[in-house]
Amino acid sequence: MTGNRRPTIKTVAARAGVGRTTVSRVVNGSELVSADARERVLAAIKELNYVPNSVARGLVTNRTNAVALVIPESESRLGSEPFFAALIRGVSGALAESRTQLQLMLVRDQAERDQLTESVATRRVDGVLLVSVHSEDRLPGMLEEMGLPTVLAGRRDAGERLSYVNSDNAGGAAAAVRHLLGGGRRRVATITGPLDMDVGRSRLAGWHAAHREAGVPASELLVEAGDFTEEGGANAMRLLLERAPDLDAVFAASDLMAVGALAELRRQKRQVPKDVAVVGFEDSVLARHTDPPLTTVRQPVEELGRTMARILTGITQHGAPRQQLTLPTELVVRQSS
Amino acid sequence: MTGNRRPTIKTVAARAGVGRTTVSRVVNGSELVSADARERVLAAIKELNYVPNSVARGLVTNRTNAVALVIPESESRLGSEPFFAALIRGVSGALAESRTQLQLMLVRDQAERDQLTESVATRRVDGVLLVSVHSEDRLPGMLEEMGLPTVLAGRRDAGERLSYVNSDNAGGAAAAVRHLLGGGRRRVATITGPLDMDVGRSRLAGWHAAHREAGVPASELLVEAGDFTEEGGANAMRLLLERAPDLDAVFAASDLMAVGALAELRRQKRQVPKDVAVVGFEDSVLARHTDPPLTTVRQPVEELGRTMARILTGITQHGAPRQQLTLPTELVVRQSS
DNA sequence: ACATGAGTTGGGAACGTTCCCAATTCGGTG
DNA sequence: CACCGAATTGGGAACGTTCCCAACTCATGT
Repeated sequence: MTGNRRPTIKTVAARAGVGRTTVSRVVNGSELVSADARERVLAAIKELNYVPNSVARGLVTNRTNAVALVIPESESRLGSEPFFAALIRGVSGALAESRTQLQLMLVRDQAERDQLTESVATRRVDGVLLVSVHSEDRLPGMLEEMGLPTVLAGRRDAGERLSYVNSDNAGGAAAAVRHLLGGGRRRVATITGPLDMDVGRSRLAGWHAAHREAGVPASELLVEAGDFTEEGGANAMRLLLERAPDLDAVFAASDLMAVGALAELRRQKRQVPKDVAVVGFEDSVLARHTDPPLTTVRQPVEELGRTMARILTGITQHGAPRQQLTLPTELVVRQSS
Repeated sequence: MTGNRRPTIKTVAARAGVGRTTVSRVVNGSELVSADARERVLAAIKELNYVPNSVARGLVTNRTNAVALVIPESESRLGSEPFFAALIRGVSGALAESRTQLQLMLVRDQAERDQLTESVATRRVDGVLLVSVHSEDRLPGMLEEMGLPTVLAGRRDAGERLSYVNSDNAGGAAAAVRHLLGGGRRRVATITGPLDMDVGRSRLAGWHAAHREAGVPASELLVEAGDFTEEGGANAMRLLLERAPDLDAVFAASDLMAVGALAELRRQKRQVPKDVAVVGFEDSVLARHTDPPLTTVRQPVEELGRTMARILTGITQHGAPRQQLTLPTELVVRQSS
């Protein structure tokens, strides 16, 4: 029941009969310590239950061993969560390896997003992971200007200059549409993601590419923009059916939108896959539970998070250069096509 | 293109022609500053784009304005994610109000969990939010002993001494079973959660209570333990059907287990709800997408997170006393019952 | 004219660490 | 036996802030 305060490096030094610096060296694994001194210091640390104060350390080293993961909350609404959950798992796993803390920042609106620069400027984190960047988003540039290493989940456009990890969106989309055309479908519609995001544009580009490749004309009537939400998917499906009642397949740029599309098709008594085949994108948990189970493009979300984190710690801890990576996707065929 | 380093409080003081202390006072909103001085300081801050260094501040105040949310990853596997996603949203929202940062710690195994005390001892956080605490878990007690305010999501047992926020598990479960019995079902089985957790025991207690209340004998043959996973739910359902082929309803202690049960029932050609009624617990996104849509007990997960965060900041920022809260649940009837 | 006291103000010290650099020790070598 | 260099060691300063307290300014009252 001693009212002792937490031991500091001085306490340990006194107990071990050495100087502050020697303790610091032992704690930080320096070689310049005699075996004898090291032993005494380690014993003292154990006895006193000493843990270095990371705040004090951060003050002098100017490093916090923490990175921020910034997620716009608007996108995480409505059950798009599987993506973020998997991403977080990946990020967290990789960070644990390098003993780095994860600061989670859910950003509600643009105002909060602007404010974030200030918050980040207080130097609480060594770097930033950014998700869901829209083309015109100025945040990533500002962060980099402030000298804060930044890694994006998905590039802003084809000429992105910052580090990023991307899925092979165009390739995956093309594979999906190729699969539909190869199965004899001739009127393959698409519900796109937001077209102010590279991920939306790239998946649409894949749809175009597969048509070109197969020599099937791609009518603009068969393209409708969605917003990655279930409701948006249902809406887009309804518009598509009005405009092109003869469509026989639809490629939705996300599983969640595909779920919305399935619901709308059911309402309109179109059978899946008999009348209309449906393919999604992501292979989230959802895809296995739809009726019928959803054919989709698997995106290695957890690995994406892991890779982002590794690249970021590479930069912050070892001064690694910028890196841009694209991870492969894979078509998973189930019963909806 | 000036190679200027980040401005410190001294830079600002010099620019405004005042002392360090005055700047500090302005920044921290003290009243003891003349209007004149305040104005000059604010101008200097704006000109220099000064942001106080929170690490240095933390060193002297011994506060970080950050709290940790600890989530055992084992439980978050397999798509139980909706719960954690909603929880995080709630926590994050409430923390934003009090300008507190959120440190996310996914803990993979018991070893990492033990290590966590050390990590937390480095004083990077002012308090801890703990999820999924098993009865014998010593972590909460250790944290509290270290003087780190702790709030649990769900108590460890009925005699819990720490702060917690709980759902009305027994009440919700009783409502679910009452609904089944009231609908004429006579052999209502239950797939429980882990019985080394209060949440598992309480929901089972609700099942018992409803039977007692209705004067229907509760046979132990109708009870099978699950682990909150889909697979576990399917397994338990299979065992229950072997043991009690005449069951006509099942109450699963989580939506995810209910989904597993639905799958198993389909495999065994039992119609839902005609042959067997199914009720889950949580009302996650999943529940609306099962076939048929799942009757379930809604648990205010986001509010639970919000409340936990508010209680914790109440303790860390205003020295509020311990608090224990139970949030109401609500039966949501859909087509599975 | 002077004491009083409220309102302001700013310098010194402290928080717990790391880093720089000078001092000390010690085994060998000429 | 004096000298050298490598190995080891530890004290001072610095990181950027807050808090304590002493000092200063001025209007007021006597």
